[in-house]
Amino acid sequence: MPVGTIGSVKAVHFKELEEQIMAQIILGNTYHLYLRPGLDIIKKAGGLHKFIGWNRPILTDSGGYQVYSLSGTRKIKEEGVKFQSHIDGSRHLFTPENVMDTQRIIGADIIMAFDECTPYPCDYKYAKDSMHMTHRWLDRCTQRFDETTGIYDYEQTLFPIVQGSTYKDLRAQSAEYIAGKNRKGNAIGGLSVGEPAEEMYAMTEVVCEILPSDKPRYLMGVGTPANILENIALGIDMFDCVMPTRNARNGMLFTQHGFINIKNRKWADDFSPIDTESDSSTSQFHSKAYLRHLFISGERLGGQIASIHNLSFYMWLVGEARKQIIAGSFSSWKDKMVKQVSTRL
RNA sequence: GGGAGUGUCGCAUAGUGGCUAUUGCAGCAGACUGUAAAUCUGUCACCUCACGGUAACGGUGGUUCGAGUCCAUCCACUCCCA
Repeated sequence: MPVGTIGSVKAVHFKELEEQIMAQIILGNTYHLYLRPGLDIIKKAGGLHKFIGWNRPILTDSGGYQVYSLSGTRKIKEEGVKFQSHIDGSRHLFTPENVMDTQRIIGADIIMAFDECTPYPCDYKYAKDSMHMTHRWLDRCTQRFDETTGIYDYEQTLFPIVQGSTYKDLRAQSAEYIAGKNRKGNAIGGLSVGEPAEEMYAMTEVVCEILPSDKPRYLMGVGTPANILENIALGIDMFDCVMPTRNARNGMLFTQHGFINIKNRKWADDFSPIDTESDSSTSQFHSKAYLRHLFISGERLGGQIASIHNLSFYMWLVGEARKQIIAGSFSSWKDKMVKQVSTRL
């Protein structure tokens, strides 16, 4: 799919979009949401933020990812998923219905369907069966969601999730099914679970050709700066990822000229700012040598400064992407940036 | 002057006759993608891209088939008595 076409199509939407979104909230999980073009739905959805002093929409996940990441302590059945607590051994059953209820109570503006995120690699039969179960779960999610109302004074929005592992035919089939639900936004799950980036892009491309372009397309769990740019080119509007914060805590900094392992000896005597081009005063105020010192000394402040830096970089990246799309220069800018951000400094 | 003790890869440690000498810290590097993660992995005497090779338990000498381990002696340090 030609990038330029996507870019111009998206640029039309941008005129009526509100500003980019980043929400981070601690509600059981810490969650990051990046929204390049927040479509109409996002404006109308806003609500939870009022209670926590945030002026941007907030999203909660369903626990579907935990079905994947906690594979050792859970059991999947048609009814739902049984989890066992690693803390006290207590057992909990998550069903499409009670996950909707929980997210109603939390009250996020955007809530996610309960799905199974398949691992990689995944054989065809398992992927197919899992996809169908996710679809059946989606039916149960939408039914419960539609027969209930928010318990606060604002609307909530349910996003369904495309699955299908790394099989094009399954992805296409799932995308058709999800699009047919006619919700106000759609999500793509089950990617960035260890597959090569090229496979991820191939799946994104297949799915984006089917999901309507006038509704947000949300790619869950992605990713590196390069992943984000490539997926924007393919038509993705929203992202969320632990990478900017987790990698920050482990000493990895992202900048537009490449990434840095701040723990490396080479930064020990570099007293220049962390990132002179950053929008964040934190990144301009502290030096690389100081930040390295904090990491080497085991000071938690190091992870905090690095997290602030990385989050501001991610926000700059998606904000700049939007500007470039509107200006019609996204494609060439993207190619240049992908090379830059993939460089180790 | 007399006596007791201790010396193991930067630091700290395990190892009292047997095969490639422990472990931790520090150091160096890598990983991390819808957060059970301030985490995990590798490396960490010397030579070699690597395969691999050569060393090494303060020094020297000895006992023994075999010594970080036992003996002698020297050196360094610590403590006690003068």
